[in-house]
Amino acid sequence: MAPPQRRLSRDDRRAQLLASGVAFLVDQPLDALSIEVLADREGVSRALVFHYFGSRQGLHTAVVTTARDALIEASTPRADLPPLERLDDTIGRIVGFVRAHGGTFTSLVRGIASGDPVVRTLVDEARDENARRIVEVLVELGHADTELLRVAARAWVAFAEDILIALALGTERSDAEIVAFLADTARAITGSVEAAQATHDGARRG
Amino acid sequence: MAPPQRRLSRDDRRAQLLASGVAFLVDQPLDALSIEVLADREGVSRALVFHYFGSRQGLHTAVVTTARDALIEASTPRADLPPLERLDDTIGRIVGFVRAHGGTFTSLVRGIASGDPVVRTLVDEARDENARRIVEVLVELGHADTELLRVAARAWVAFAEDILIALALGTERSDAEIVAFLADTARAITGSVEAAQATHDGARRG
DNA sequence: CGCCCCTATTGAGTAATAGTCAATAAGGGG
DNA sequence: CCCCTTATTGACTATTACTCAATAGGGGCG
Repeated sequence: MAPPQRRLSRDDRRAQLLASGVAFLVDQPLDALSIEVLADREGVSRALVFHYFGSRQGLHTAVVTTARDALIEASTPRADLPPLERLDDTIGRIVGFVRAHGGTFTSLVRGIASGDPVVRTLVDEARDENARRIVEVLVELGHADTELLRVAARAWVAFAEDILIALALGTERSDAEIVAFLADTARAITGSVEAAQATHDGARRG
Repeated sequence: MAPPQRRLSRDDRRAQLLASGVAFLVDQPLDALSIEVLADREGVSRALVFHYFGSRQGLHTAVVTTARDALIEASTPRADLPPLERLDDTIGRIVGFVRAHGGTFTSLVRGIASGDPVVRTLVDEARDENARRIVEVLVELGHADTELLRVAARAWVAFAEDILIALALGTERSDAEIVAFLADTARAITGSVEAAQATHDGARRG
């Protein structure tokens, strides 16, 4: 690929290897990213990859963290918007990210949950972050910040991930339609949470 | 473990190895199930494991298929019940399965999505089967069998899996509460599907 | 401009594990 | 009780993660 330019600065080489690893995820599962594959892709020795990432797990961790942070950053809520519009805006930018980087997104939310618990945790953190954003919006709208609400928000993110892969990558539906549908399901599930919470509290009081 | 009884019948030995592999999933991820680990657990040679499953992937495929089928069978809908009750009954038995075999369930729906696309497909089939059951109930109740409904049903199953792991394994909530909540969210999301479908059709007609 | 030292880079090695195969022996049928 | 089918194994190879002492590229100082 690159001409045999050798001895890059530490930061440049690390960035090069990381970028190559993330790009690899576009059409290959994390599991297929071996040390040798990455070394060959970039025309360096296997030992160099070990030098920068320490281990196969270290490489996977670094690559997944990079891809995950790109998603989280691309969908950071605009704090200046009122809650409901902020939710729509955030979902809209996630849809955009999925359309732009579908392979990476799919590898992240589906293909990546390898046996490695460290990698699992990294991906879960992205889901938790998105769930936290949802809960924040709902609390601003006056909903009680309960355990069930948080659990439901997390599960809704899993729901949304599945919808995104199916609709944003597999169909011709417009971004606006997908955003409207997802936001509506978030509201609908919040309603179910409120109802269950009422029943639960009633049972505990009665 | 077992006394050195040798030369079992083909079916018995295969069943023994499979059962051990499924049991392994209770507290370990699939990725950690190497040929050697299973051979040692059962006191046989590695070559014997290869003889029965052909490869590491073959072993994983067989183990996951077995665990998956146990879940699918434990939650087979009772055809004699009317739709809504059948849905509650099915969800209830899934909750029971999760409570009884939480480790296996978790390994199945979370820990297993290893890079291996064959294993991925196996687990997806369980999700698809459950989604198919949901759609069947909804169609019986008069809903149109649209693409969006099917996509949403599949995503709802992912939602339900997350809820089950959080509530059935992590909290003291009663089975009845969990079933009622999940069934309610299924109805709520169906409502969102209907609304989106109306908008979508309206846009196409207009 | 040239040398030199710091450190990025590597080749050659070990360890663990997937996968192969011909040889062995257990145990049921005749 | 023997014999033949076949379950079982030990010994081998291949691949891949991982280590480390040795090499060499190039920026900085004279």
